[in-house]
Amino acid sequence: MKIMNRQERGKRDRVLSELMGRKDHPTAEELYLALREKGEEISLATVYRALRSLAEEGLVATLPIAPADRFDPVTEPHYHFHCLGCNRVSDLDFPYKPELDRAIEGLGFSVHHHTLVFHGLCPACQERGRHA
Amino acid sequence: MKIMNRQERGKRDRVLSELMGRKDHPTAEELYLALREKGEEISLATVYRALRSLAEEGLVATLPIAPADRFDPVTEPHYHFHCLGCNRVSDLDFPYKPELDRAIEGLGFSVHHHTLVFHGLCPACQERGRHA
DNA sequence: CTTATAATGACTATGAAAATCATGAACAGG
DNA sequence: CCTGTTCATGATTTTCATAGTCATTATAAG
Repeated sequence: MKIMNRQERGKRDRVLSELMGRKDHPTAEELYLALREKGEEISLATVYRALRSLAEEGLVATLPIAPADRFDPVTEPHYHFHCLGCNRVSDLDFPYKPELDRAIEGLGFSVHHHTLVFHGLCPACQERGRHA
Repeated sequence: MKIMNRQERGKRDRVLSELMGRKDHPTAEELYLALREKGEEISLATVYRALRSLAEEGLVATLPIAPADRFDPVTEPHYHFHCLGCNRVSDLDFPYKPELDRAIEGLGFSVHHHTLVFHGLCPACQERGRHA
Protein backbone atom coordinates (compact mmCIF):
# COMPACT_ATOMS: atom_id res chain seq x y z
CA MET A 1 0.00 0.00 0.00
CA LYS A 2 1.21 3.46 -0.83
CA ILE A 3 2.08 5.71 2.07
CA MET A 4 2.61 9.40 1.62
CA ASN A 5 2.74 12.38 3.91
CA ARG A 6 0.57 15.41 3.58
CA GLN A 7 3.13 17.36 1.58
CA GLU A 8 3.56 14.91 -1.25
CA ARG A 9 0.11 14.00 -2.36
CA GLY A 10 0.71 15.36 -5.81
CA LYS A 11 -1.78 17.18 -7.96
CA ARG A 12 -4.63 16.81 -5.56
CA ASP A 13 -2.78 18.88 -3.00
CA ARG A 14 -1.90 21.47 -5.57
CA VAL A 15 -5.60 21.88 -6.23
CA LEU A 16 -6.29 22.14 -2.51
CA SER A 17 -3.62 24.73 -1.84
CA GLU A 18 -4.69 26.81 -4.81
CA LEU A 19 -8.25 26.73 -3.50
CA MET A 20 -7.14 27.54 0.03
CA GLY A 21 -5.30 30.57 -1.28
CA ARG A 22 -8.48 32.20 -2.48
CA LYS A 23 -11.78 33.25 -1.10
CA ASP A 24 -13.69 33.84 -4.31
CA HIS A 25 -15.28 30.39 -4.57
CA PRO A 26 -13.85 29.43 -7.95
CA THR A 27 -15.26 26.81 -10.30
CA ALA A 28 -13.28 23.74 -11.30
CA GLU A 29 -12.30 25.37 -14.55
CA GLU A 30 -11.19 28.59 -12.88
CA LEU A 31 -8.93 26.58 -10.61
CA TYR A 32 -7.57 24.69 -13.57
CA LEU A 33 -6.73 27.89 -15.43
CA ALA A 34 -5.16 29.47 -12.36
CA LEU A 35 -2.93 26.44 -11.82
CA ARG A 36 -1.85 26.38 -15.46
CA GLU A 37 -0.98 30.06 -15.36
CA LYS A 38 1.24 29.30 -12.42
CA GLY A 39 3.11 26.79 -14.57
CA GLU A 40 1.49 23.75 -12.99
CA GLU A 41 1.09 20.92 -15.49
CA ILE A 42 -2.28 19.49 -14.67
CA SER A 43 -5.32 18.38 -16.61
CA LEU A 44 -8.88 19.50 -16.16
CA ALA A 45 -9.90 15.93 -15.43
CA THR A 46 -7.55 15.82 -12.49
CA VAL A 47 -8.95 19.05 -11.12
CA TYR A 48 -12.46 17.64 -11.26
CA ARG A 49 -11.33 14.41 -9.62
CA ALA A 50 -9.39 16.20 -6.93
CA LEU A 51 -12.30 18.45 -6.06
CA ARG A 52 -14.73 15.57 -5.92
CA SER A 53 -12.52 13.51 -3.66
CA LEU A 54 -11.76 16.50 -1.44
CA ALA A 55 -15.47 17.21 -1.16
CA GLU A 56 -16.24 13.59 -0.33
CA GLU A 57 -13.69 13.70 2.45
CA GLY A 58 -15.19 16.91 3.75
CA LEU A 59 -12.06 18.94 3.15
CA VAL A 60 -13.80 21.40 0.86
CA ALA A 61 -17.41 22.46 0.42
CA THR A 62 -19.34 22.49 -2.83
CA LEU A 63 -21.66 25.35 -3.70
CA PRO A 64 -24.02 24.34 -6.50
CA ILE A 65 -24.70 27.72 -8.03
CA ALA A 66 -25.74 27.43 -11.66
CA PRO A 67 -24.32 26.94 -14.15
CA ALA A 68 -21.26 25.46 -12.45
CA ASP A 69 -20.33 24.21 -9.01
CA ARG A 70 -18.14 26.50 -6.95
CA PHE A 71 -15.76 25.33 -4.28
CA ASP A 72 -15.04 26.67 -0.85
CA PRO A 73 -11.99 25.80 1.27
CA VAL A 74 -13.93 26.79 4.38
CA THR A 75 -15.95 23.84 5.59
CA GLU A 76 -17.26 25.40 8.77
CA PRO A 77 -20.89 26.18 8.02
CA HIS A 78 -21.45 29.74 6.92
CA TYR A 79 -23.71 31.68 4.61
CA HIS A 80 -23.19 33.07 1.15
CA PHE A 81 -24.25 35.99 -0.94
CA HIS A 82 -24.81 35.52 -4.65
CA CYS A 83 -24.73 38.76 -6.60
CA LEU A 84 -27.19 38.82 -9.48
CA GLY A 85 -25.19 41.60 -11.08
CA CYS A 86 -21.66 40.24 -11.29
CA ASN A 87 -22.56 36.61 -10.51
CA ARG A 88 -19.91 36.49 -7.79
CA VAL A 89 -20.35 34.60 -4.56
CA SER A 90 -19.01 35.95 -1.29
CA ASP A 91 -18.89 34.79 2.28
CA LEU A 92 -21.11 36.57 4.72
CA ASP A 93 -19.98 37.68 8.12
CA PHE A 94 -23.12 36.39 9.74
CA PRO A 95 -23.37 33.65 12.36
CA TYR A 96 -24.64 30.20 11.42
CA LYS A 97 -27.98 29.42 13.05
CA PRO A 98 -28.03 25.87 14.36
CA GLU A 99 -31.39 26.56 15.95
CA LEU A 100 -32.90 26.44 12.47
CA ASP A 101 -31.87 22.81 12.20
CA ARG A 102 -33.43 22.10 15.59
CA ALA A 103 -36.67 23.69 14.49
CA ILE A 104 -36.86 21.54 11.36
CA GLU A 105 -36.06 18.44 13.35
CA GLY A 106 -39.17 19.27 15.32
CA LEU A 107 -41.06 18.56 12.10
CA GLY A 108 -39.78 14.98 11.98
CA PHE A 109 -36.75 15.39 9.75
CA SER A 110 -33.21 14.49 10.65
CA VAL A 111 -31.16 17.52 9.65
CA HIS A 112 -27.52 17.28 8.73
CA HIS A 113 -27.05 20.93 7.83
CA HIS A 114 -28.64 23.73 5.87
CA THR A 115 -27.55 25.99 3.08
CA LEU A 116 -28.59 29.61 3.06
CA VAL A 117 -27.85 31.82 0.08
CA PHE A 118 -28.93 35.42 -0.23
CA HIS A 119 -29.53 36.78 -3.70
CA GLY A 120 -29.33 40.42 -4.66
CA LEU A 121 -26.78 43.08 -5.51
CA CYS A 122 -23.40 43.47 -3.91
CA PRO A 123 -22.25 46.97 -2.90
CA ALA A 124 -20.19 47.39 -6.10
CA CYS A 125 -23.09 46.40 -8.36
CA GLN A 126 -25.50 48.69 -6.55
CA GLU A 127 -23.09 51.50 -7.28
CA ARG A 128 -22.76 50.52 -10.92
CA GLY A 129 -26.54 50.29 -11.31
CA ARG A 130 -26.92 53.79 -9.95
CA HIS A 131 -24.55 55.10 -12.62
CA ALA A 132 -26.17 53.22 -15.53
CA MET B 1 -50.09 40.71 -31.89
CA LYS B 2 -51.49 37.53 -30.49
CA ILE B 3 -53.98 37.95 -27.70
CA MET B 4 -55.18 34.95 -25.77
CA ASN B 5 -56.95 34.36 -22.53
CA ARG B 6 -55.57 32.34 -19.71
CA GLN B 7 -57.30 29.15 -20.76
CA GLU B 8 -55.98 28.85 -24.29
CA ARG B 9 -52.25 29.36 -24.10
CA GLY B 10 -51.48 25.94 -25.48
CA LYS B 11 -48.67 23.71 -24.34
CA ARG B 12 -47.22 26.19 -21.96
CA ASP B 13 -50.40 26.10 -19.93
CA ARG B 14 -50.43 22.34 -19.99
CA VAL B 15 -47.01 22.39 -18.42
CA LEU B 16 -48.16 24.89 -15.83
CA SER B 17 -51.28 22.95 -14.86
CA GLU B 18 -49.37 19.71 -14.63
CA LEU B 19 -46.87 21.40 -12.35
CA MET B 20 -49.61 23.02 -10.28
CA GLY B 21 -51.17 19.62 -9.78
CA ARG B 22 -48.17 18.33 -7.90
CA LYS B 23 -46.13 19.25 -4.93
CA ASP B 24 -43.09 17.04 -5.48
CA HIS B 25 -40.97 19.63 -7.30
CA PRO B 26 -40.46 17.68 -10.52
CA THR B 27 -37.68 18.21 -13.01
CA ALA B 28 -38.35 19.25 -16.59
CA GLU B 29 -38.02 15.68 -17.74
CA GLU B 30 -40.35 14.34 -15.08
CA LEU B 31 -42.98 16.81 -16.18
CA TYR B 32 -42.44 15.83 -19.78
CA LEU B 33 -42.91 12.14 -19.01
CA ALA B 34 -45.97 12.80 -16.88
CA LEU B 35 -47.60 14.80 -19.66
CA ARG B 36 -46.85 12.15 -22.25
CA GLU B 37 -48.34 9.46 -20.06
CA LYS B 38 -51.48 11.51 -19.92
CA GLY B 39 -51.62 11.42 -23.70
CA GLU B 40 -50.39 14.97 -24.16
CA GLU B 41 -48.39 15.35 -27.37
CA ILE B 42 -45.58 17.61 -26.36
CA SER B 43 -41.84 17.72 -26.89
CA LEU B 44 -39.15 18.00 -24.28
CA ALA B 45 -37.92 21.23 -25.85
CA THR B 46 -41.32 22.79 -25.31
CA VAL B 47 -41.35 21.76 -21.67
CA TYR B 48 -37.97 23.39 -21.13
CA ARG B 49 -39.09 26.51 -22.95
CA ALA B 50 -42.34 26.70 -21.05
CA LEU B 51 -40.63 26.34 -17.70
CA ARG B 52 -38.05 28.95 -18.53
CA SER B 53 -40.63 31.47 -19.64
CA LEU B 54 -42.87 30.73 -16.65
CA ALA B 55 -39.91 31.20 -14.36
CA GLU B 56 -38.95 34.48 -16.03
CA GLU B 57 -42.47 35.75 -15.51
CA GLY B 58 -42.34 34.70 -11.90
CA LEU B 59 -45.18 32.21 -12.23
CA VAL B 60 -43.04 29.30 -11.07
CA ALA B 61 -39.92 29.02 -8.97
CA THR B 62 -36.74 27.18 -9.91
CA LEU B 63 -34.87 25.07 -7.38
CA PRO B 64 -31.35 24.35 -8.59
CA ILE B 65 -30.71 21.07 -6.82
CA ALA B 66 -28.10 19.02 -8.62
CA PRO B 67 -28.07 17.39 -11.04
CA ALA B 68 -31.24 18.95 -12.47
CA ASP B 69 -33.41 21.97 -11.79
CA ARG B 70 -36.67 21.33 -10.02
CA PHE B 71 -39.74 23.46 -10.39
CA ASP B 72 -42.19 24.72 -7.85
CA PRO B 73 -45.64 26.13 -8.62
CA VAL B 74 -45.58 27.98 -5.31
CA THR B 75 -43.81 31.28 -5.75
CA GLU B 76 -44.42 32.65 -2.29
CA PRO B 77 -41.08 32.34 -0.53
CA HIS B 78 -40.77 29.20 1.55
CA TYR B 79 -38.14 26.72 2.60
CA HIS B 80 -37.29 23.25 1.35
CA PHE B 81 -35.98 20.00 2.66
CA HIS B 82 -33.69 17.90 0.50
CA CYS B 83 -33.51 14.28 1.57
CA LEU B 84 -30.07 12.77 1.10
CA GLY B 85 -31.62 9.30 1.19
CA CYS B 86 -34.31 9.40 -1.49
CA ASN B 87 -33.19 12.66 -3.10
CA ARG B 88 -36.70 14.06 -2.84
CA VAL B 89 -37.44 17.68 -2.11
CA SER B 90 -40.36 18.72 0.04
CA ASP B 91 -41.87 21.95 1.24
CA LEU B 92 -41.39 22.85 4.85
CA ASP B 93 -44.14 24.18 7.03
CA PHE B 94 -41.92 26.84 8.48
CA PRO B 95 -42.35 30.60 8.20
CA TYR B 96 -40.14 32.63 5.88
CA LYS B 97 -37.83 34.96 7.77
CA PRO B 98 -37.67 38.36 6.09
CA GLU B 99 -35.60 39.64 8.99
CA LEU B 100 -32.69 37.63 7.64
CA ASP B 101 -32.72 39.79 4.51
CA ARG B 102 -32.76 42.92 6.66
CA ALA B 103 -29.77 41.68 8.63
CA ILE B 104 -27.75 41.07 5.46
CA GLU B 105 -28.73 44.46 4.10
CA GLY B 106 -27.08 45.83 7.20
CA LEU B 107 -23.83 44.48 5.76
CA GLY B 108 -24.16 46.65 2.65
CA PHE B 109 -25.87 44.24 0.28
CA SER B 110 -29.17 44.81 -1.45
CA VAL B 111 -31.09 41.59 -0.87
CA HIS B 112 -33.79 40.41 -3.23
CA HIS B 113 -34.54 37.14 -1.47
CA HIS B 114 -32.84 34.15 0.08
CA THR B 115 -32.98 30.43 -0.43
CA LEU B 116 -32.79 28.09 2.51
CA VAL B 117 -32.51 24.35 2.00
CA PHE B 118 -32.14 21.84 4.78
CA HIS B 119 -30.30 18.62 4.01
CA GLY B 120 -30.73 15.37 5.89
CA LEU B 121 -33.08 12.42 6.07
CA CYS B 122 -36.83 12.56 5.72
CA PRO B 123 -38.96 10.55 8.18
CA ALA B 124 -39.36 7.66 5.73
CA CYS B 125 -35.63 7.39 5.07
CA GLN B 126 -34.82 7.52 8.77
CA GLU B 127 -37.12 4.55 9.18
CA ARG B 128 -35.56 2.68 6.29
CA GLY B 129 -32.06 3.35 7.62
CA ARG B 130 -33.02 1.93 10.98
CA HIS B 131 -34.12 -1.31 9.32
CA ALA B 132 -31.04 -1.66 7.12
C1' DC C 1 -58.36 34.96 -47.33
C1' DT C 2 -53.95 36.79 -46.43
C1' DT C 3 -50.32 38.24 -43.94
C1' DA C 4 -47.71 38.64 -39.71
C1' DT C 5 -46.48 36.69 -35.56
C1' DA C 6 -45.89 33.32 -32.28
C1' DA C 7 -45.71 28.39 -30.79
C1' DT C 8 -44.05 23.99 -31.60
C1' DG C 9 -41.18 19.96 -32.73
C1' DA C 10 -37.19 17.87 -34.50
C1' DC C 11 -32.70 18.42 -34.43
C1' DT C 12 -28.21 20.13 -33.30
C1' DA C 13 -25.02 22.43 -30.18
C1' DT C 14 -23.12 23.57 -25.75
C1' DG C 15 -21.08 23.16 -21.29
C1' DA C 16 -20.30 20.80 -16.94
C1' DA C 17 -19.12 16.69 -15.09
C1' DA C 18 -18.28 11.84 -15.08
C1' DA C 19 -16.43 7.61 -17.04
C1' DT C 20 -13.03 5.10 -19.61
C1' DC C 21 -8.66 3.66 -20.87
C1' DA C 22 -3.81 3.51 -21.39
C1' DT C 23 0.46 4.93 -19.22
C1' DG C 24 3.76 5.38 -15.94
C1' DA C 25 5.40 5.98 -11.23
C1' DA C 26 5.70 4.20 -6.59
C1' DC C 27 5.75 0.48 -3.83
C1' DA C 28 5.83 -4.38 -1.69
C1' DG C 29 7.50 -8.84 -1.64
C1' DG C 30 10.49 -11.88 -3.12
C1' DC D 1 17.43 -5.66 -8.41
C1' DC D 2 13.06 -7.91 -10.76
C1' DT D 3 8.19 -8.28 -10.82
C1' DG D 4 3.58 -7.75 -10.20
C1' DT D 5 0.20 -4.59 -8.20
C1' DT D 6 -1.81 -0.42 -7.09
C1' DC D 7 -2.91 4.14 -7.94
C1' DA D 8 -2.47 8.93 -9.87
C1' DT D 9 -2.69 11.15 -14.06
C1' DG D 10 -3.84 12.82 -18.77
C1' DA D 11 -6.22 12.32 -22.95
C1' DT D 12 -10.31 11.27 -24.67
C1' DT D 13 -15.00 10.00 -24.95
C1' DT D 14 -19.51 9.90 -23.01
C1' DT D 15 -23.42 11.49 -20.57
C1' DC D 16 -26.77 14.56 -19.20
C1' DA D 17 -29.24 18.90 -18.68
C1' DT D 18 -30.31 22.65 -21.16
C1' DA D 19 -30.08 26.04 -24.90
C1' DG D 20 -30.16 27.31 -29.75
C1' DT D 21 -31.63 26.80 -34.63
C1' DC D 22 -34.67 26.25 -38.19
C1' DA D 23 -38.55 24.79 -40.64
C1' DT D 24 -43.41 24.05 -40.03
C1' DT D 25 -47.78 24.91 -38.21
C1' DA D 26 -51.28 27.41 -35.85
C1' DT D 27 -53.42 31.53 -34.81
C1' DA D 28 -54.86 36.37 -34.72
C1' DA D 29 -55.52 40.73 -37.09
C1' DG D 30 -56.63 43.09 -41.03
